[in-house]
Amino acid sequence: MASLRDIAQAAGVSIRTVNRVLKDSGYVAPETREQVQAVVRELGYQPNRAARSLKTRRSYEIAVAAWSTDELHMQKIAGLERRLRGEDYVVNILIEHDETDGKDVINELIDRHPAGVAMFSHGKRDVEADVDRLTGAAIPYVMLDYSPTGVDSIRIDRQRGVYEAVQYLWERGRRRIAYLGHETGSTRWPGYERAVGELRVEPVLIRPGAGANQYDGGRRAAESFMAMNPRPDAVQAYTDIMALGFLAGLHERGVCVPDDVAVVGFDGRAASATSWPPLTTVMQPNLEVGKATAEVLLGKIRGETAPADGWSRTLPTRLVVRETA
Amino acid sequence: MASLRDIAQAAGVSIRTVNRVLKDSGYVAPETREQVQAVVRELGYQPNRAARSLKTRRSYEIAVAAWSTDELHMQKIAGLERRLRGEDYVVNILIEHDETDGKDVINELIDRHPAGVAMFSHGKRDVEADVDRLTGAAIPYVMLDYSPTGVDSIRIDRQRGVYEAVQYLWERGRRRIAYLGHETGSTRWPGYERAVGELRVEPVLIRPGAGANQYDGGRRAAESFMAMNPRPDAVQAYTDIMALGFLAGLHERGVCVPDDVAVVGFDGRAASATSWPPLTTVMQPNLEVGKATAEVLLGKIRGETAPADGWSRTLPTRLVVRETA
DNA sequence: TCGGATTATGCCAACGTTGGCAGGACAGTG
DNA sequence: CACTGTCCTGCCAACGTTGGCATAATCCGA
Repeated sequence: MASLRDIAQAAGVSIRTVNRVLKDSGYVAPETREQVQAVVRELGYQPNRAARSLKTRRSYEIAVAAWSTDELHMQKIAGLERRLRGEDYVVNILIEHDETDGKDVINELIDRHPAGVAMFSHGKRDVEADVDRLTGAAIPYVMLDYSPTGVDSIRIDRQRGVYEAVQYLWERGRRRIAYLGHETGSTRWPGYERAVGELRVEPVLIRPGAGANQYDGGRRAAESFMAMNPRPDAVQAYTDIMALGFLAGLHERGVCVPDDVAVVGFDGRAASATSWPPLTTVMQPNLEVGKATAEVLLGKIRGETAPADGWSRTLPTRLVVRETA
Repeated sequence: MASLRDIAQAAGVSIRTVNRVLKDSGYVAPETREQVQAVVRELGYQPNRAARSLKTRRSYEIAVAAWSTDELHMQKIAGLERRLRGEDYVVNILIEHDETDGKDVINELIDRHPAGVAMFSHGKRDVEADVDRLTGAAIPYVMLDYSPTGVDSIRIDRQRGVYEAVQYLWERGRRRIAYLGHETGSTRWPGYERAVGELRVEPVLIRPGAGANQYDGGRRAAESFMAMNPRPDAVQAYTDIMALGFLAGLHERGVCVPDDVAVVGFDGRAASATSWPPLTTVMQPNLEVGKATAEVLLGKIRGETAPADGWSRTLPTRLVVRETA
């Protein structure tokens, strides 16, 4: 809680000089500088964020809005927070876990006057409108995982992730590689299509069975799988959860993984590492997404001009080979 | 970004009067009050947190330190954040996702001078020392889920949770109710012991099989289960993950759940709702834990004296009946 | 009619930081 | 010797809010 005043007093100089030393601006005699630096260290000076914020009329908080507590989201936030440590920014979190009962998050967000906002994309929100609000309030933003162009977003190259996984399966000798999921609503299917096209493998789509959720859908898909003739010797699933369900369905039917069929998931959830057998999966680069988000936000805050290719970034996934493929 | 000054000017009064209206302190003529309130609404006045913080020498941030991105933790944070919305506090998050590479979190925490700190308990940390540091820095704290007394903590009554689950199983006609897990390191086993003791059911312990993780351990435990004679007709597992593994192991061996054996998990993870069959489980009151944490923190910050029974609270779990029991 | 209480309002300093501006010391140049 | 440029340092106002203190008008009882 030492202030500039304390430092100045202890070092026998004026506040202005201490300020010059800390900001490394203007002329300061070498011995004065050292003296001040010594006192700063000794008193463990930490600048008062409130005062700085008041004076500079800038906030030193990055607000993050999330709509669930899903681990995939939280890991991205962890990456963001990690990168912002050491910079003067602090991460401020807003979780709309269930329905809002007060004002809309976007208003809550703006009212806090953060230095920047990171926002997860959400099917039920009008992202463009939210972005307009933020831009209108002159608050730098980055969306997470929002695909449409025109909005600065950190994305994940899921298409390529699936593409690479299919290639990997092919390299491991698999020749009938199926895709478990839907054709629409995701770039994963196009990635699969591209890969099988190039490899001259016949595309096979296994639709998830009816069920309340992905796990269930995956599990019931094992039934259609059994009915296939010939059966695929590899399956790329839409998500880890679905893959896990499929795995369970296969077990029930005595199919051996990976001997009879290889299974690859998508996401890299903690649960995928603890299944039996541990699931080979296409892992989302969550920490990197968080760091890239921080990078963009810092750039925007510093007033840097956007790179020639814009602020958006698309990060590669990473194939984590475990025991199902 | 309207300031008191703007309000005062627009309302034709002094800043001090506006302040009195907003703080509802001192005398203000009724018509003046209404006039000021109208202007406040019209200009959408939001107090400047930085200025307030500077002047009052208090922070309006609650810092939360977590050691993982586990959904159970994040839901608690969501509850905390939710309760703090509307109060003047903002939630500031620190996630030590993997090893620290800089200064220790506790220092980082203290250097931020938050109004209060919520900290998850963590086996690898010296919680007492951390609490001493915080107390030394006069920062109100609440630990989450730290059992030893002498530290203010929001706890979950896991013992009772298991106790009630066993009772439920008994009421549903189960008579050989086993516990899947270890006897030590948790209050769940005592809860089980107490329940079977009262119900005059013979206690049966199924130890998790060897494996890299809980899921695996649960899955392999199915083997010991099969070897039992007579076999239990119900199993209370240590965690959802373990229960899910056990479920998988049972499926592989053709055991029917819940017809042959009922299975109850513990935690209430998202994954437990999406297993097949959906897992009946003892749910942690995560949101409530977060809210209770906020409550205590607010009380401490306001300088209230601790209730007669101290600040700590132990919250009940909730049995969520799905399809495995 | 006086005096004290009640009601209503405003002035101002302070919180810690920032950065414009002024000013002093000294060296080098014409 | 005057002048200019370089180096070094300090004074001070401002950011928006808070709350102590002062001031003034009005009311009521004696």
